[in-house]
This record gives sequence, C-alpha cells and structure tokens, in this order.
Amino acid sequence: MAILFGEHIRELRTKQSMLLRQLASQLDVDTSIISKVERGDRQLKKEQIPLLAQILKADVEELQTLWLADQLYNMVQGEPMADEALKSVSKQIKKTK
Amino acid sequence: MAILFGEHIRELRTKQSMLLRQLASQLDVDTSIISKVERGDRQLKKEQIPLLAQILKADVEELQTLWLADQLYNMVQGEPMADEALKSVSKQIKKTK
DNA sequence: ATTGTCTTGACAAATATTGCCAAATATAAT
DNA sequence: ATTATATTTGGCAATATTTGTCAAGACAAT
Repeated sequence: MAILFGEHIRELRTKQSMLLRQLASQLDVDTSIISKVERGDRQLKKEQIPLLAQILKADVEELQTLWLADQLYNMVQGEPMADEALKSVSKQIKKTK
Repeated sequence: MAILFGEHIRELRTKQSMLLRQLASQLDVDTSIISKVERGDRQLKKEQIPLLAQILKADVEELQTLWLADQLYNMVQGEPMADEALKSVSKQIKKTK
C-alpha cells in the first residue's frame, strides 16, 4: 500500500485547517474516499488530480508525480524483481523520447 | 504499448519451431491471445507466467521481470514525469527492504 | 484455389474499481 | 460522562476494465 501521495495530501490539507469533508465536497466525492486516499488504501483517479491541486493550492505536477509513483509502487511492491524492472523501464523511456 | 515481453516470447517460441496454437493450447488460452501478447497489445495474467516459462523452457524470473517491466511501461508511457516517478519508487523500495 | 498460420475486431463473461451509505471509532470540548 | 464533530471502516451496487471466445480476414506456400 502506497503512502507518499496520501501523506502529502494530508499534510497540505491539515496545514490549511481544512476538514476532510470540505476537501471532499469541493472535489465532489464522499468524505470516506478522501480519508482512504490519505491513508493510502484508495487511489484517486488521475483526472481528479488537477482539481485537487487547485483546491489545495499545490503544484499540479508534483501531485501528479506522487500519484504516479504510488501507482508504480503498488504494482511492484512485494516483487523480488521490482528494482530490475524499474530500471529497465527507465532505460526504455529514454530511448523512445 | 509495451513490447519487451512479447518480443521475447515470440523469439523463444519461434526458435523452438512452436506454433501459436501449440503454445496457446498448452497455456489453455485461445490462439488469438498469444498473438496479441506477442505483438504487445494484450497482457497475460501474472499467474500465467510460470506455466508459460515452463512451456517455453525459459527462466521464470526473467519472464516475470519482463512482464512487470511491460506493466510499468504501460503505466508511465506518455507521462512527462515518468522518470522522476520511477526513480522515486526505486528509492522507496530500497528503504522498505 | 486450398491449406495452414497468424491477425484482428466484436462481443460476452469474469474481475476490479469506484462511489455511496451507514455504522463504528476516534477526538475535543464542556 | 455527554455531546458534538471529525475521521475511519466495511459492505454493497454501479461502473469500468480486463480477459477469453469466436468468427472473419490477411498472408504465404504450394
């Protein structure tokens, strides 16, 4: 279970004294979803990130990067060959660019 | 669309003069699926890899690594922050180990 | 033109994800 | 301890995605 993204969101939210339900309503989702997102047992949809960034006055790209990292982490976590696969993909995308 | 895994499979299969339908039947899927897998527009299920490795007399871990790399590639491809996210995950899994 | 192999697209079945709700659990104030 | 407020958790239905099957098409070789 990934946590980088959720921890970051929670920090941004609490620093602004914003309640779960306030963030949730602005993002148009149920409070429980934000709770789960912040604790890492639920992922937001990619398309929700820009609005989330706006609400939290955060950098969109940073959030997108954290979000993506969480997805990747979920995919490789527990896999013995995780690191090798990650490196191989790094190389691959450099080539294709 | 990822291709590392598929290319590798096709090479292993053809070098043994094995037909798509032979591989498919042993793996208990339709021929069309293997065709698509080899061309990279379909992913096998993770659980199918060990049997596939056995059929092709290939190294399970190598295939699993390639398979995982393909999944990751599909996830990050086209994302501007792909590389940063990949690196961040690499660091993260080293910590947790 | 026939046969054998591979490819492609459409569809249904199986799985997984998402949002919603209600109940449970904290947290804080009085 | 009671109340009020905030957060967490789990179950379920709706939705979306993935997987497998089938049938038709492309391509070679003969």
